[in-house]
Amino acid sequence: MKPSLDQIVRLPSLRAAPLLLGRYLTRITPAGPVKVKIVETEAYHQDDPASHSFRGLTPRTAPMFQSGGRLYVYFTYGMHHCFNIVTGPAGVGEGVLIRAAQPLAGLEIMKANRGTQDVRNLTNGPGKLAQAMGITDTSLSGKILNKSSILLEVGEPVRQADIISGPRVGIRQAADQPWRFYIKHNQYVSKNP
DNA sequence: TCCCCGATTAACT
DNA sequence: GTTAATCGGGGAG
Repeated sequence: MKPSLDQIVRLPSLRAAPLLLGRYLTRITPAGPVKVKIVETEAYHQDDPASHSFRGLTPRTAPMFQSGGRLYVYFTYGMHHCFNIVTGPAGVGEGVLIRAAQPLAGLEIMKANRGTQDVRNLTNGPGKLAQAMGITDTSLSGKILNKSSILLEVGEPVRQADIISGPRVGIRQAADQPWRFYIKHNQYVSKNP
């Protein structure tokens, strides 16, 4: 029995993260639609020192504490935006960072947004992905998927054997936990093991 | 109020 | 492999 997307986003982030691989994300930008396939995710939860939700609910992280199926967008390093799909029930602060994706449609729009012609360099990192999809501020944070300019679709199945897990990227706390998931051999994963 | 540093990226050596 | 760019969140005082 395959869980629906609605069921998946209500799961704990650790279970939802691998199940979000292969899903399609569409963003309706002013220039037109942009579509990608999720190929890399990371799980963050409330008891995880590396998670923004670890220190409790704040104005910035409030969306993480809402029910699954929303967006959490944050700004970091003074220049980059990244976004999560919020998971779990209301009252629990967790989410899945979408780290990388494979461009499917709207390539010219993404090239313009990123300022490069190199397709493999459009969406192979969380900051790059957000920029390619035209997410350049936090106004989408807290918005509901499929009821805003971002749509999550079933996409294509990923074989269990093609899902690799390992340590997350760019964190110091809990760096040993294998809470990063990605599609084996996919060219658009941000970093190889 | 001040201060440190980050779920990153690109441009260096 | 190293580091500058650049800003806001949130803990400390």
